[in-house]
Amino acid sequence: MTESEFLKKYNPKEFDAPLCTVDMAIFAVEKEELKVLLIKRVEHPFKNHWALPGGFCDLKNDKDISETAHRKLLEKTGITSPYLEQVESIGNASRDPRGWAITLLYFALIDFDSLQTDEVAESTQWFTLTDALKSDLAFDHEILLRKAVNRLRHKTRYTALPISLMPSEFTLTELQSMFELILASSLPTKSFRRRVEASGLLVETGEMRATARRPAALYARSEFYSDDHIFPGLLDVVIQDL
Amino acid sequence: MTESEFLKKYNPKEFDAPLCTVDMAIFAVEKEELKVLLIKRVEHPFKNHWALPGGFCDLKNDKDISETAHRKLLEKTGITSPYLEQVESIGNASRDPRGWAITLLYFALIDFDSLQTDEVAESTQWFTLTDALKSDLAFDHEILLRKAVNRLRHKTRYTALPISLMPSEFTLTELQSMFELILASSLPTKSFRRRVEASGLLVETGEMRATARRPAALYARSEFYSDDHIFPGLLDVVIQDL
DNA sequence: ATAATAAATGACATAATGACAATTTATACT
DNA sequence: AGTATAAATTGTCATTATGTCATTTATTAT
Repeated sequence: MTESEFLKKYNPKEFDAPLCTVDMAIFAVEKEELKVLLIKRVEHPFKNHWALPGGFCDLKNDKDISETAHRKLLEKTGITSPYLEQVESIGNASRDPRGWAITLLYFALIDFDSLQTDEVAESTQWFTLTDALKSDLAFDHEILLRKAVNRLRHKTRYTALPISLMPSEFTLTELQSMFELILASSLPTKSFRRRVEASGLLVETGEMRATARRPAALYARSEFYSDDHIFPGLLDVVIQDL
Repeated sequence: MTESEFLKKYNPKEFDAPLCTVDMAIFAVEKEELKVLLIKRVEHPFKNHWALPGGFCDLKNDKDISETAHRKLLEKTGITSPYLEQVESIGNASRDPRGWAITLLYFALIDFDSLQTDEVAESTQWFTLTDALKSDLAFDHEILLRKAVNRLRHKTRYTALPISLMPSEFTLTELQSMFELILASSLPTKSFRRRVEASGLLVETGEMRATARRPAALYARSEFYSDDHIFPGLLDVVIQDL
């Protein structure tokens, strides 16, 4: 039998296949707090429970799984170019009452201010981390959310990832606050500024942010900016995994 | 409708589901070379091509996906407690001629010497990395193999992971060689020994390895040993991604 | 004995960090 | 206008880990 003959006879539905979904933890920072976007389920199972946005791969319309993730993100936030990273895949017999199910977990970082409020439907809502973890999430989404946060925190220790959460211009103090929010821990200012300045990822715009006190220099992403810049050393921060 | 009524009516086969497999890059070191285990496919598609070991999740027998991975590893190597890590999941419409397919990629590290040769079936064979990448692997397994190697190399830069490839007792020089093999790059001896000794992961056994020259102290994993120990700094090695 | 070789250590310059003091530059309020 | 205040920014220095390279140690082969 040739391969083409084999393929002609092949029936993908002949064997039991697991349910296969993509779920996302979409993070943004609003009012000095790290928040995650949840949706209220309108259908069984876990009807009326809050859940991470997600859904089945659409084999007809999605070329690959990252396209599924981007599609979900666009539907829920209207954002087209987020930072998007695959975290892990979790699959077992017990996580979905409908049957053996696998989910591909992603996390996304977006700038809260670039959201259009009217693009967020009624059944979606931004939660602080602690509220989200207390809200009896659908399926195993509490575990998924913990995994996503842990990944975000650990990468924040040694990469420039949180810059993805910033608007186009920002001060170094604002950036440091972003790191501290994510890590839930304060950082030594001098070390922080030194490593950021040495990285070459940012450039001063020349503009200043006017505040009630001494104005701060504004920075923007430079031509050398990249999400996954790795700093030469590690921040001396202990991360308590959720 | 209640949730239990919903579930009674739910048919998992109603919607198109992707093919779902687990594939593994199993690494070991033999004769000063990093090798990967490949199997020759006996069935279509890609009949007679070399491929990473793997297969469909067995929904009846596997509780979760890591069990699928462990099962495959046991079948091919007879090894029950390897280092096993999920790398990434790849899913798209084009990687499998049978249809839209997702694979969950793992890599495993095993001590070559703890293999029983008769446990390796005829259709399996250890390849050097360069040979494996040249051998026209089935599906997108060349890409998967590159991803697995890259993950292994990057983690070797800042964790103690390669200790998983060592036998129960070994010298520091042997351990350094293991790191150098994986990174395909030489390391400064003093720095290497310093960071390993400072980690507390190993203890001297008191025994010496008799060689043709000055004997070397033998070390074993200590009570503080853990696969995922992160060293305080990064090795100053440039990793050329495959 | 001595040469050769690998194992192991010592010494020192370099790089990044953390802590903390000092300085700068605005506003707010007499 | 002058001063207190607070945040932004920079300076200094001890500490830690690294990379380089020379030196010492322990064994076998000759």
